[in-house]
Amino acid sequence: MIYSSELIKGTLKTIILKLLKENKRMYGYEITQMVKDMTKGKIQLTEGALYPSLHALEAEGIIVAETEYIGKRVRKYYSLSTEGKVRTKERITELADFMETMRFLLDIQPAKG
Amino acid sequence: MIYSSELIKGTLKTIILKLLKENKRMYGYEITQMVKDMTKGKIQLTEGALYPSLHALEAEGIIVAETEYIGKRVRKYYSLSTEGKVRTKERITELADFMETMRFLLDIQPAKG
DNA sequence: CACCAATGCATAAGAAAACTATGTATTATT
DNA sequence: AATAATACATAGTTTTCTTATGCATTGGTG
Repeated sequence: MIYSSELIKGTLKTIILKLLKENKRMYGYEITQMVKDMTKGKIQLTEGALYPSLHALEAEGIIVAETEYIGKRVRKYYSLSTEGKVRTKERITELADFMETMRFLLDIQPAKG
Repeated sequence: MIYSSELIKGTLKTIILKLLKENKRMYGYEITQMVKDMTKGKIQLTEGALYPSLHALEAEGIIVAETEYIGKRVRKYYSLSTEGKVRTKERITELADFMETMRFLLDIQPAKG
């Protein structure tokens, strides 16, 4: 099953930020692959969704980019800014809270720890 | 805290369907109030978001409407169609699965049941 | 009685966000 | 040699929500 894109919309940026928080430094393609791996293919980020989001986060000052060359191929590594670290915590907290609310609304039993 | 609207986007229709499943028959305004009550005000559906969604679900044949008059005031009651009941189950299952995946991705501990 | 808040529907215009499609280029595999 | 994978980017379209507005009824309060 691949999740309908509607579901991912609201959580995409938070996913990106969480991965950057854990891995310190990642490039776009790497993010798509890691999300795919971690979700067993259930979430497949398209480049048309990912790159604009990365650019938006960069414009907001939440992440910073460094360009590197691997041979002749360019890579843009992203990492959290100081402010980004704060914002990331806030976002994750909000999302966790939201999921708890949804769980109650939808009457879904939590999985065991 | 009121959740950022991004979060609600992907789940709005599923919330509507779940409430109709549990309550058999509801009208728009009633849905906004019930969501507000059940979430302690954390999710506030605006009419501009709700009514277009209801119309879309009706156009898809997932819900059906009946108009009633309470005095001179009109009310449109919605309920799940036969197909809507099937779709509702699917959607809830998908959302539950998605939330489980997000929980794993974001490394969030489940609340105790 | 006058006024305002709440109830109840609806839609138009605009904005936000992702999707599709496309483009460019390098590197690895077959 | 051809194809798949890696790696970036963006233009145009669509979807969806938000904001704003409109209309109308009903209930409560000063």
